[in-house]
Amino acid sequence: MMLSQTEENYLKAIYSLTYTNSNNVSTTLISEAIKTKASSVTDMIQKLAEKDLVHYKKYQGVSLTKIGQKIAVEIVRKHRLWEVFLVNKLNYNWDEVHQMAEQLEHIKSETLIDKLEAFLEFPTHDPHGDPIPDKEGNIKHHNNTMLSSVETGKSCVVIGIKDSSDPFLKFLDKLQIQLGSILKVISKEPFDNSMLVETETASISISNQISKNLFVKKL
Amino acid sequence: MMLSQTEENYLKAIYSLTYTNSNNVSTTLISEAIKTKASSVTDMIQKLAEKDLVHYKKYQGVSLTKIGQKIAVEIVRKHRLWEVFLVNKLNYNWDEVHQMAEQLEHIKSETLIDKLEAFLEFPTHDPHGDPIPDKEGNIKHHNNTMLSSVETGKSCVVIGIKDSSDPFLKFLDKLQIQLGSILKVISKEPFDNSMLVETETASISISNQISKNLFVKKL
DNA sequence: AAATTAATTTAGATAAGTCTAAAAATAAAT
DNA sequence: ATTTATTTTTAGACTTATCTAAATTAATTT
Repeated sequence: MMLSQTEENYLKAIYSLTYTNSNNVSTTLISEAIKTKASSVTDMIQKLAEKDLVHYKKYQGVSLTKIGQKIAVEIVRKHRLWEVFLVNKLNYNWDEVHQMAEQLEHIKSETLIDKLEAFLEFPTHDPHGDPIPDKEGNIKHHNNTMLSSVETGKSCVVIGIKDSSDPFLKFLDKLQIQLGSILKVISKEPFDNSMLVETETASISISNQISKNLFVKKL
Repeated sequence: MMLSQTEENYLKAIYSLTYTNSNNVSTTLISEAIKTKASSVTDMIQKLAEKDLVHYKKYQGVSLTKIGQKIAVEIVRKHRLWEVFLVNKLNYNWDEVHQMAEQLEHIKSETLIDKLEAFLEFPTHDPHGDPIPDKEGNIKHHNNTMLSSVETGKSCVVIGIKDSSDPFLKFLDKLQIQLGSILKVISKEPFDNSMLVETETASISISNQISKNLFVKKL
């Protein structure tokens, strides 16, 4: 089945919205993610339902079919592998690669992405710590431990970030926090749930909004 | 100016047709190159003329403007650099990369292609021996010596191929001829202009059609 | 439970790129 | 120099993906 870039983008959006939201994704949610109008989304969803890529009942939202999910994961795989290429090989910063990967993920080829994966020596995570699905579409999801849940006095390693938006990435750069950074929770402020954290180089105060967006592994 | 992939493809086609044919390219020629109908070409040409990318007078064919040419060369540059990447880094064969490069050449980014060029260590030619335009759009064209013009008894190196079509590339593979191959012209057959040629490994008969498509440097 | 608000869908319109069929212009042939 | 053939252009239609505005359904509030 040969899908247009637009169709692929819808599948990808539905896929990630299914994770961050309910099982049945609403038209408006998709329209916000894809930056179109809800009416356009309805049209496209009906088209995707025709092709058996989504389950759809009027007014009930959508979910991906097995095939739809498979395709969505393939796109995620491509996106993340291209991001690794851009950062590891072309020396881009992690906050510069999203737009390019959004285009590269739609390149059509039976073999390209597997060759790229081999060339990159089978990375398991992209530059933001997100896991890269394997050829069969299996993903090892994060264990979901956020910095906010680390106890006072305990240390942890940053293994991923939930919100990979540009401003957030730039902010982490400023704080000199990156994947692999070791953080020790010195104290927590019950009032606003902020925490005082010690990095390798400095002590910094981290708001709850930040600490809820950092995946960590406790040490 | 943000061009669509389709517009870019028209510019690229006009660019290469200008070289292999007359200065003013006809509608039908373009339609054959792009595999559309002549009427579609007329529509698109008028659109490109509106944008000052081509010179166009009804029934007189088209030629690229300075800007149009600049953009066309940029696309050629991207195409060839991506081909180098695919062959040198991902281990594709030279007959497998065209379709992928056709897609990759349209990836939009201010910096990507220059970073890629650096990563590839500033190659001067693509896997088919075609010269890679530099950042400013300068190209060193072939000196245009074809195998067919090499005198009997003289040797030469293969430095490029004129027709990079799939079947031709596969045919050269079968003959074990590649860029850098050294060929010695043993004899010429006046009847059909074929020639007997000695490679490193064998003696082969080469038709005029082939020898007219191989760029060589005389030794 | 009825009324109001919000979300979703339908209907009709638009832009890009293509097509077919017909008309116009150029080129070739007698 | 006319006629014939070929090429090019125009006109109108189709597809994909989008939009606005109106209609419908679902959710909330009173």
